[in-house]
Amino acid sequence: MQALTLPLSQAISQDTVTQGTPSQPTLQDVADRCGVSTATVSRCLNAPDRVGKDTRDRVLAAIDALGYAPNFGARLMAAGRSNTIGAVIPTMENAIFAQGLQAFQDGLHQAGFTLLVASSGYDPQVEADQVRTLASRGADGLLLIGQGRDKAVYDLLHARGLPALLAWTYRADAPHPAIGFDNVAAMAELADAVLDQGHRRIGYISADTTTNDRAAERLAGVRAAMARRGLSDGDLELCTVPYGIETGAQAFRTLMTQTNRPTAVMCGNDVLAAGAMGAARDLGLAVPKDVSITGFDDIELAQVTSPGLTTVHVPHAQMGAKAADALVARVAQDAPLISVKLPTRLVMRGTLGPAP
Amino acid sequence: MQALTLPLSQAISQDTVTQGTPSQPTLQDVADRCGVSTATVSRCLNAPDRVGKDTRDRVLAAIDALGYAPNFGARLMAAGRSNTIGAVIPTMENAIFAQGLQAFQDGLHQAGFTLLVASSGYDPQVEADQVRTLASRGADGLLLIGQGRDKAVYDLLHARGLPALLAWTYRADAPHPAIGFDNVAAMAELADAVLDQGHRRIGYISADTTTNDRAAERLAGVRAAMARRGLSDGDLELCTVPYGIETGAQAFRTLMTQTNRPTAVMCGNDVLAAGAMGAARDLGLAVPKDVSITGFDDIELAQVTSPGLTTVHVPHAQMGAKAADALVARVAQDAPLISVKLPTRLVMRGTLGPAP
DNA sequence: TTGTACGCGTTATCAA
DNA sequence: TTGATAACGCGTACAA
Repeated sequence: MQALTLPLSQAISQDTVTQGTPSQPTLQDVADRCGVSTATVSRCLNAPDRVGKDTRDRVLAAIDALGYAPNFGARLMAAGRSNTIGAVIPTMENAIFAQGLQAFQDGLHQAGFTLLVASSGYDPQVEADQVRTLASRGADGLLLIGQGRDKAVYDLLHARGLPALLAWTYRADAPHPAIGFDNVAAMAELADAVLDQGHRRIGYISADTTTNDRAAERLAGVRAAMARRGLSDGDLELCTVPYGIETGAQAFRTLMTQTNRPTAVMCGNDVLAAGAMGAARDLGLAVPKDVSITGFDDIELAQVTSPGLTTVHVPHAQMGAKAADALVARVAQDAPLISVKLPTRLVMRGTLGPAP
Repeated sequence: MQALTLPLSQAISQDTVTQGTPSQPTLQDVADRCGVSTATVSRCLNAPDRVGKDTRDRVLAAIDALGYAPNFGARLMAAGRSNTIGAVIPTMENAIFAQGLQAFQDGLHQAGFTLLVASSGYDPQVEADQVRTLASRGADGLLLIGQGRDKAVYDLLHARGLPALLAWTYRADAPHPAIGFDNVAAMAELADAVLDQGHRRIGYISADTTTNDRAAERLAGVRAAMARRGLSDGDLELCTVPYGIETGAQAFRTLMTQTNRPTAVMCGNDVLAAGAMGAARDLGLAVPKDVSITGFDDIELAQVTSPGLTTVHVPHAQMGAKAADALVARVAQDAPLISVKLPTRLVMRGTLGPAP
């Protein structure tokens, strides 16, 4: 809590407070410097082929010399486009979205677009706010996570004519274009693998299913798989907590201190599962000998638990890259947004074993 | 690689391509609707106390009814401020910066500022580009990671009058305001703990020290601690790799397959250490019985390895929050940026033991 | 191929 | 307390 602070005299010498922002070079400055009009300079940047070669060279040299950079606000106002894509993700705290977002950003950057990232903390109200903010900042398109949100948000997008692509989700019946995977089927497949090992008493650690449709879908997947084997809801011990390592650990302790405790604990994602692994270690439970644990997402975390976490691999990078391509095509060439379903696959590492 | 695609007819029906962006309500629209001037409406948003109460109520109602949101470009151009802070971080791929950035974002959001995040991939050239981009987008201030970058970047910031705060680093002799911790001293302290356990043959897995000054400082810390005990550089086996779980694992294998292998492997951060843990497991080496491993940063990852990773705790959240406060104060009230040194502390979990 | 001139939506200055 | 009005910097018809 206590922080050492530099002596003031030394510290402020490092950042002389500006008196009156030094004004940036403008299009006019560049134009003056090489005796052309602002229109020509503008064209050099936006349509170089519509300018004479020698003129262009001269102008570009002047731009370089002056360190000119276009004023974003002016450009946004004049052109109505910002070459910006916004993304609202639930959280930056854990790495669930990191890899996908990085790929998304790379794809956008290659196409000359800038990414604006905002996070909502899984709060629909905050998400709506962030969408509004990004829209008002002139984002040309938006990437949102999941399907479930207030109709008002979709209305806003529609009213603004703002293209939005949903990610980390795919459902055949979904009313909005999305790129992602079938959370229900993927988790059901994993549940099948668990049931194949003879487990009949299943614990499930989930994130809040009311504000997180991926969480809801994954839970539905487990239930579907169990139902297909004639198991009832009573055979599933559900524990709902916010995403987090520590919350996952707590949930695991709760599940395992009950009478008739589960032989396998499935988790809504790898972060929760990692917490469960830690709790198992602390409880002196061997995984998978005493209890099996599974995750979902296959983020880095899943490789470093011991043993490695059995989970569902999600094609993060592919999803991010494809989302970028799709949004760029939509914005730059009016190509329609098309829903895409990506494959997932089970990753059997070491945390799933036969029921004791 | 293969992705299922919806039948086109179904897919495109979901995103009717807009023909001509529906124009947004403007200040003028709001003004017309309640018979006042645009100036009054503007004041209602920016200085509510300078407007009569009933007028204000009427205007705010109209704003709500029309779903008006200010045009960012116009506002930026007219006011010269954007209420935006930019951050350029080396990577979003792993969680090194996640927690600090989340706190930073929360702090900014509370103060009514928006965060723009860009990442550089540890490439100084890309970082310079991102700084330029953020500047041209009207960022009022910038958060950058570490001290080491081209002078041209600092020149650009200065020329623009753009306040910048450096984070994840603190050095008494640094020429720019920074909020962070002493990487050298912190790693030296950890190295002391390792040496106290009798280790004399140390392996060190580092990130590239030429483009990453935090990595360089941490390495320097280890060297300093060893020198103080009369150990030479020859007692330190150095392996430099890019940050990553898998690269950390490879580096560990390299170190441990040499003759006269180290009894302790220190890592430049937790991500590398987590990779090393995985490799140790695969090599059948018990930690810390056969080999000790240490990390740095104390990110989530450090809690889920087994045993838990001995590492250096960094006050991510505190750093992010303080950075946000400082930049907001600088931008909103012209308060000078002051360098702040935050404390770190050793976290002894289970991966450091006595030398065999 | 190049230049002229207007408008984009907001803030801020000044006057009422 | 309110209103009229001049910037702000750029893109783009339209004209030359």
